[in-house]
Amino acid sequence: MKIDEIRKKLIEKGLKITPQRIAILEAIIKLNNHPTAELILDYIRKTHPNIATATVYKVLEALVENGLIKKVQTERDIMRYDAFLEKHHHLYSSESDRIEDYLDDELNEMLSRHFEKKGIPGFKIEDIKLQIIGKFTDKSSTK
Amino acid sequence: MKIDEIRKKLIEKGLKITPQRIAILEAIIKLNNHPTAELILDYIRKTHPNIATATVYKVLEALVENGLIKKVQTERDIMRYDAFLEKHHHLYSSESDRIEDYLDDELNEMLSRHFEKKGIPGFKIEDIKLQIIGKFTDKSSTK
DNA sequence: TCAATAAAGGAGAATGATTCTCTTTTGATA
DNA sequence: TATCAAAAGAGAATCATTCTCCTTTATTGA
Ligand SMILES: [Mn+2]
Ligand SMILES: [Mn+2]
Ligand SMILES: [Zn+2]
Ligand SMILES: [Zn+2]
Repeated sequence: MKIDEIRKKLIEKGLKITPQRIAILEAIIKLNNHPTAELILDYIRKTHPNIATATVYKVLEALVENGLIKKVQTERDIMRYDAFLEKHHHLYSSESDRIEDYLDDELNEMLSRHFEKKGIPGFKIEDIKLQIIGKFTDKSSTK
Repeated sequence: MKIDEIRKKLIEKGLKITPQRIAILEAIIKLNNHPTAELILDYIRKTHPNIATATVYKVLEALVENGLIKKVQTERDIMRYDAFLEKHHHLYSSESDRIEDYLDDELNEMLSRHFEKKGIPGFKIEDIKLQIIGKFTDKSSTK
C-alpha cells in the first residue's frame, strides 16, 4: 500500500488526511509483523519526534473502526495491529510472541463448505479466524 | 468436575490443596461461560470474603501453568478463563463479549487431514484454535 | 486566498487489569 | 506436633491504554 492509496482510503472513509495518520499506517505496513502500539511509536518518533502516545492510540482506534487495519490478539496483554487486509489466518508462537500471516484459500473454502452444510444453531457466523499455534523452525528463531 | 476430582488433579500436579484453589476452580466451573478474574472474585467473596485479589490472579496463573484451566482471549483487554479442557473452539460475539464452546470432531479431523497433507514450511503446528465470530441468535441475547 | 469550524493532535493525568513485594499463614510431611 | 516451603493476604506498583482539556490543523466554501 502506497501513500496515495492510503490517502484515498482515508478520504473514502471521511477521515482527515494528517501526517500522523499517514505515518502510522506506513509504520504498520513497513514494520510488517503485526507491531504493537509501542513499536509503532518508536518507529514513528524517528520522523515525527513530537507525536503523542495518545495520538497513536487514537489513530489506531480510528483506523480499526474504519477497516483500514485490524487488531490481532495474542496470549499477552498487548494489542497488535495488522495492515494486511486480505482474509488470512495467523501462525503464532507463544514463546517468541511472533505472528506470521497464513493464507490458504483451499482451507477457507473447506471451512465455508463445512459450516454451510453444518450450521451452528443459535449462532450466525460472520467470520472464522484460525490461530495456528506452534513453533517457528526457520533460522531467525527456534521458537 | 467435582471437588474430589479437583483435589486429585491438584495433587497430581504437586500443588497444595488450599480452600482458595478449590474455590476458584469451582467458581470457574460453576460460572461456566469463561469468566473474568473479577467475576470469579465476586463469586468467591460470597463464601471466602477475605480472599485477596492477588491470590485469585496467582491461583489462576498456577492453574493455567499446570493445565487445569485455559486462558481465553477476546477483543477486550480482560483475560477470560476456561475450565473445559476437551479440545474445542469458541463462538464469540464482540458486541456482547459472550463466549460459547463449540465442539466439532468432524471439523477437527478435517483440519488434521488438511494440515497433515499440506504442512506449513518453517512451522511446527501444536494446536489449532478457531475463533468463530458472529452473533448469537437465541433468546438470551440478540448479539 | 482566507475565515470558520469541526476534527484531530499534544500533554500529561487517570484508569484498571494485572503483577509485585513483603509479611504472615498454612498444608504437607515425618 | 514441629518444621518449612509453598501459598495467601495486603496494598503498592506497573504499564498498556484511555481520558480530559487545551491547542492546532485540515477541510470547505465564500
Ligand atoms: Mn491490560
Ligand atoms: Mn490494562
Ligand atoms: Zn496478519
Ligand atoms: Zn471454552
